[in-house]
Amino acid sequence: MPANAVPKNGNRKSAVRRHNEAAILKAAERVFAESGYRGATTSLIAERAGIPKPNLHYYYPTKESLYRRVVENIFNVWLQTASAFDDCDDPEEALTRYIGAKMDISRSHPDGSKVWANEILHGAPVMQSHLETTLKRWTDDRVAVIERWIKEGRMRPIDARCLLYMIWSCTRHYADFDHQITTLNHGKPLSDEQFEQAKSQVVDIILNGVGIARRSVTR
Amino acid sequence: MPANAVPKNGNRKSAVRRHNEAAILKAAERVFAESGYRGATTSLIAERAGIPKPNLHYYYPTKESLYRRVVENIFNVWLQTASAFDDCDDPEEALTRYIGAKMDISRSHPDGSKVWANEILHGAPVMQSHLETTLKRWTDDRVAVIERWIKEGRMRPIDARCLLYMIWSCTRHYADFDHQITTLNHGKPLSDEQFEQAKSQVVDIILNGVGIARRSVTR
DNA sequence: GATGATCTTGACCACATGGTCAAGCGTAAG
DNA sequence: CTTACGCTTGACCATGTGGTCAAGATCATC
Repeated sequence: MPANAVPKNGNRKSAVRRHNEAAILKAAERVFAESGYRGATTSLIAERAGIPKPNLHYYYPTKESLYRRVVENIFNVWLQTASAFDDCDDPEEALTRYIGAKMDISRSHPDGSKVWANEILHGAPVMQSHLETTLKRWTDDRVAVIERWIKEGRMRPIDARCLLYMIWSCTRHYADFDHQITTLNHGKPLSDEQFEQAKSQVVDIILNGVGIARRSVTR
Repeated sequence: MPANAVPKNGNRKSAVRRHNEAAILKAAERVFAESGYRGATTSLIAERAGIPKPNLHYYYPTKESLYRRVVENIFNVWLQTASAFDDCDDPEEALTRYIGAKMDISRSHPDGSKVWANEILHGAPVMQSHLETTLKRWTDDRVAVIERWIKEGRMRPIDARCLLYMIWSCTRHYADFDHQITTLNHGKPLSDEQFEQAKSQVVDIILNGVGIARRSVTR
């Protein structure tokens, strides 16, 4: 009985609706990350969201629609890292920011990263069109930028696409494989310091790998 | 009804048994990769293996036992790459071979890689003990080797663990995310040439990243 | 207070799926 | 032939789960 203090702003979506939808999405992201699409149960998602199952289906008619919403949200979060790449035209700074941004998202949204990994692993059943349009365009554009940098002599001649894949996979690793990393770290999750260390290491190795001499040494 | 009867004539498995077990394992790896543990159905695995479902349960009593077998096989394949690392004490050659071996396994065993990714993603429900023992020992040993190389001045001072994670993730990427790569490659899977190109790029960027000047350009 | 819209929920259903069972098959040895 | 044994399989069951329903509670506005 949520007769709680929910201020009623005469708006489009009621506060109750907004609150419940958010709680469901959050719980769903978690459960989908833990168990995959098929392994996740709407009952458990509802329970984690603190509502009965029929109530969940009131907001999201089907499991698939809920999943779709979760994955699309993740895709949008991912797109935000684009700005880190575009903010400046200096390869060193752009790559440093971009890698840093992706590492930070791995740290702050590990569940989202896992859901996305699962989605792609299983052939992108719901995000295929996004891959073909938004992601393809984004990638082609950045490849062009990197190739221009190379042509201008600001980087070693490497395969731009391969570089992007390396950045994506290295940064994702800290989210998707956190369990393995934790196990290899004496069973304890990376501390904030260790994570910052890892971040600067990834930046360091990749920048050196593409022939960009760093102006300053991190840490 | 001798469920797991062993032939009385020594431990030799009948040809039928060997054939069926292999077919089941192969089909299972594929289906688990496509749909995850929960999404995979024993019916589909049986169908792909060309046998009726009860026959599958004759050889592998439960879905979990079958899954366990599949994952353990994959782990063993992965362990074989260790030799590529250990065969010689030169960092350039060892890393080149190791990265190459992992890339080749990504190419030849993409399903296995995906199953493994899923297993770790979901918290290593069956491989936890292997991570804590075999993988931990393996990793600690290689970290020691890399740190010695650094101490001997044969590599830049980088975090050895971070380097291993980079190698693992970059090489895995070509198996686990092959769908995304294919989509970004005009919808066509990487050709053998493209893959060899990618392999040498990964080696190139990482070796430069850790400060090893390559003596020769691969391909 | 009345009214209609927005939520909430216990009870329920259809169906997929992991797993079982017991009868039957093929064949090599006695 | 019969027996023993590995193997095959159609039919079946118990359970879990996505989704429904209809009655009831709560709220916004008149």
